[in-house]
Amino acid sequence: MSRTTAPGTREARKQQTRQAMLDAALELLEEQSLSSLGLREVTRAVGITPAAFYRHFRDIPDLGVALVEQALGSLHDLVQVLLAEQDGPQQRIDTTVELIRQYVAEHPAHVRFVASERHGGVREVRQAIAGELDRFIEEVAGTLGADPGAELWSRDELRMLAGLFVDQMVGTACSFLSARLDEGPPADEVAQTARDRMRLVQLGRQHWLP
Amino acid sequence: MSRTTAPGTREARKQQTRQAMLDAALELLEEQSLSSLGLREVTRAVGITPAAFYRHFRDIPDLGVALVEQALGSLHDLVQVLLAEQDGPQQRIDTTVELIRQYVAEHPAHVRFVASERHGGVREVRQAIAGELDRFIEEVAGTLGADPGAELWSRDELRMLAGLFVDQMVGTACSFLSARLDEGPPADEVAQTARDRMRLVQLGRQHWLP
DNA sequence: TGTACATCAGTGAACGCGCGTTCACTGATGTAC
DNA sequence: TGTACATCAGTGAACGCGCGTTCACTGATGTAC
Repeated sequence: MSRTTAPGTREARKQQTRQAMLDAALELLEEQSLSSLGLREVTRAVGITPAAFYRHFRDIPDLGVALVEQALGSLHDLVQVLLAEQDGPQQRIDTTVELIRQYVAEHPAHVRFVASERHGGVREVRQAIAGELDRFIEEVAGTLGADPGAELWSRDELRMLAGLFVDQMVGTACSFLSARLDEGPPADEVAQTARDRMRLVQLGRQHWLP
Repeated sequence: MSRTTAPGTREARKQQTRQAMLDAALELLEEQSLSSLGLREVTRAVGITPAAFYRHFRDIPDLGVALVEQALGSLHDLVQVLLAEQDGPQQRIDTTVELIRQYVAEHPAHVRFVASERHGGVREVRQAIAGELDRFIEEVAGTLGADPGAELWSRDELRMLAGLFVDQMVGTACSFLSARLDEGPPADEVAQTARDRMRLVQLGRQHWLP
C-alpha cells in the first residue's frame, strides 16, 4: 500500500520483502528482546540469505527503528479515535478502556514490542519511542486544552495531565497483554482498575486549581 | 554481610564471588538487556573461568532472578521510609519526589535493570519483578487504608490507588534516570511534573466517593 | 599438635555451533534506442 | 516490436570469532581421629 510505488514493479516487490522482514522480526520478538535478535534469524524466517539483509537495513537497531514507526503508527490511529470521542466523561472512560482492550487483542505484538523496548537495551529505539510518545502527549494536551474549563490551565499543566493519561493508556495496554499471557490479573479486572484510575484522575482534574 | 556465614570461611569467600558476579552483571546490563547478556562476559568481568559460572547459577535467567531480589530489596527500603512519613500531604509529596531523586542517584543501575526487565524478554525475571511490585502495592494499600477518611474504601479501591502510586513512583524513577542519560527532560522538570501528578491524584482521592 | 582423608570452588582444554560480514556472482526486471 | 545494455535484489560460499557446555583435574580449606 505504498503511496509512492506502483504495484508489480521491482521496487514494489522489494517493499514486500522489507515488510515480510518487519513482520517476521515482530513475531520473533514475542519471545526475546531486540538486543538479542539475530540478523540471520530474521532472514531465515523470511526465506532469504543473510547477506540480503543489508539490501534493506544497516543493522538490527535500524530495523528496530522502522518497527517503532510501524507499531506506534497503529497506536496513533487509536489515539486519534479516542480524542474524537464526544460522549460524557464516564462513557468516554468506558469506551477508552474498551478500545484499548480491542487494540491489544488486535496488535499484541506491537504492544509487547513498545513495552519492552521503551526501556530496553537499544538507545536508538528507546529514543524513537520516546519521541513518538512525546508527540502523542502534545496531541492529547491540545485536545484537553480545548475542553471547557481548561482556559486557566497552563501549557505545562496540560502536558502534565496529558502525560498522566498517555502513561495510563500504555500501562493499561501492558496489563491487558500480561492478562493474555496469564502473567497477571484477568482482563476484566484490568479493565475495572483502569476505569477506576481514570475516574480518579478525572476527579482530580475537576478540582485542580491552576 | 550474610547472616548465616562466618567471615573468612570457604563459604564466605564463595558468597563474595557470587556477589562480584551480580555486581559485574548489573554493570554490564547498563548497556544491554538480560537476554543478550553472555555467561562468559560475566565471568570475564569477575576474572574467573566460564565453567566456574555453574558453581553459582544454573544459567543467566537464574542470575537475573537473583538480581531482581537485590534491586527490589533496595527499593523496598525506600518504600518503607516513604510510608513512615508523617507530614502533611504537600510536604509528603515533596519529600517523596526528593527521596526518589536521591534513590536514582545512588542506585541508577538497579533502576535501569528493573525498568528494562519489567517488560523484558525473560519470563522468569518478568514474573519475579511483577511479584515484588505486587508486594509493594499491598504494603502501600495497607498504609493508605489506615489514613483518616479511608474507612469507606474497599480493599480493591485501596489496591487501585496504591497501584497508581507505585506506578507513579516507578515511572518517576525512570524519568529521573532518562534525565541522567540526557535522553529526556532535565531532573528539575521531572520533579515538578511528578509533584503535580501526585497532587492531582491526591485531589482525586479526596473527592472520591467509595 | 599432627596426620590422613574429604570437600569443592575454580581451572584449562576441548567441542560443535551459529553468528555478522565480505565478496564476486546471477539473472530477472527495467530502460534507451 | 526488437535488441543491447544497465540495474540491483537476492545468492552462496567463505572467513574468523565468541558462544555455552562438558570434563577430568588441582589444590587450598575443612574435618575426624
